[in-house]
Amino acid sequence: MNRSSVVEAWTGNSKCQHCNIRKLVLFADLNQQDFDLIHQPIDDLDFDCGEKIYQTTDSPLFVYTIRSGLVKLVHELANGSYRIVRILRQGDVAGMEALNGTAYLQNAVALQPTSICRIPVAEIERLNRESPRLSKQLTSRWQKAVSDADTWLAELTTGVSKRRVASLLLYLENNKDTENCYIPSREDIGAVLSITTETASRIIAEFGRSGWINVDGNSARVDKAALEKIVLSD
Amino acid sequence: MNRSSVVEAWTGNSKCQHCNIRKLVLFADLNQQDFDLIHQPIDDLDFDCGEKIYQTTDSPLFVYTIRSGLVKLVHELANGSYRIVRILRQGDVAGMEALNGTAYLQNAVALQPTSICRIPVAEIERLNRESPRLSKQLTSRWQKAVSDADTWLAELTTGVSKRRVASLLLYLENNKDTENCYIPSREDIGAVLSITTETASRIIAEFGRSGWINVDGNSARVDKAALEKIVLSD
DNA sequence: CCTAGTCATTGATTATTATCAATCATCGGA
DNA sequence: TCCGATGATTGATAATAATCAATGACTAGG
Repeated sequence: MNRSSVVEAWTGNSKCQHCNIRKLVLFADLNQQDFDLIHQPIDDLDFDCGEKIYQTTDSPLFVYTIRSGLVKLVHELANGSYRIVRILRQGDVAGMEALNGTAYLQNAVALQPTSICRIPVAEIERLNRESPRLSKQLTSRWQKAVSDADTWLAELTTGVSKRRVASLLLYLENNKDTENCYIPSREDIGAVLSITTETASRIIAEFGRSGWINVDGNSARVDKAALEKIVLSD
Repeated sequence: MNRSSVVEAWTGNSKCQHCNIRKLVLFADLNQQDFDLIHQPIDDLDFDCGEKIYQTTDSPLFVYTIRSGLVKLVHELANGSYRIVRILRQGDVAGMEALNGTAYLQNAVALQPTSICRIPVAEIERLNRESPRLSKQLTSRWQKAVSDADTWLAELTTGVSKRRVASLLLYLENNKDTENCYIPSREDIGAVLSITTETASRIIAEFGRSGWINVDGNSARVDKAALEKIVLSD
């Protein structure tokens, strides 16, 4: 198991209220009384690059909130290949399908050192039953998941591959929480856009030569205007 | 406006409980008391082929349940092109983003003569507040929307176009509610799979010549085994 | 410091798909 | 009935991306 250390295990009435990103996450609207309803521990976990946060074979007992870092949702196909259906960041919720009692639909894998909160489904159900303040955030998270999925489908799988790569880079640029923009491995770019590793590499290299991006390891500075022109024209 | 006739306008405590597909829809778990909470009319509307059920510029005041027929969700892109992000059928819910107070993300267009229930968001919010029995169905509908979106992304945009067309046909075959399988126009197939109308046409014609499908107008009989072989092998 | 392993890049060739263009089939209305 | 419009099909060619193969860059571990 790749599960990293539990940084802090606690039971709601202590640390959640002082969480420095609480306004961004599922518990944004909760008050003291609501936190007092929480019985099971909500664990704060750290993952390194490449570690699995959950996989499709896990019992769907938890929902995960990303505190920092980046996470890819990897959907495995019957023929053995795989696709990345989304990249999640700070404030995003993963594994919401557990709320419906169904198995996780994808594997969730950290792309960077990532910190997450692991919330038991039972606690969410209790809160949702006994307090009205969670349901608005739940609706909003569901909606974000659907909307992100639809946008990925519509934007990232349309047009020639140069346009698609530009579109993905803009997505990453607009959703970064650090100074530089994270650039996935060429294989992962391929798995997002349904192109081969080689094609992804050629296009990233060409963008670099054109000065539209400035790659350094797995991050880059990005010329948004130039990429936007490609996305619109092509 | 293309809005068709209101077949029946009613206020919850009359017809919904006797709806012959109620077990399939959002109100599956509601009881008499719950229906008594409904104040605004829930309209039963009919649409012909090509008619718009809602569009992105409409005020997001309603959620729609499909009673029969087929509906495409059409996502318009900045460069003027469009993509079909999903095809919905009996029991599916469209426009759930209205529950979050955000604009509709796509246009919804009938592909066949289609019958839908138009439910005011205010009524869903009231029920969700005053009765616990709706929330399970809502969670389940949200989850289906996300899961469908992810599956479309992963399955229908992977591999060569022959594989993608086969995959779409299998999806339509497995989700049909009539004897024959609905075959979209070649342009719509293209908008689902991100291929050109011509490529879609060539592949459908070839499948027909190979005897894997038997097209008659906009429906077909489908050789599932043959198409599954293509999806897996290619 | 050297080396094996991993990932990125690039080249050459083939396969796939888009584009442009023409023809065919069908259907509703003059 | 004939006509014009629309959608489906097919062909020829160009553009794009996949495949197969080799090389380069970097890193962790002996």
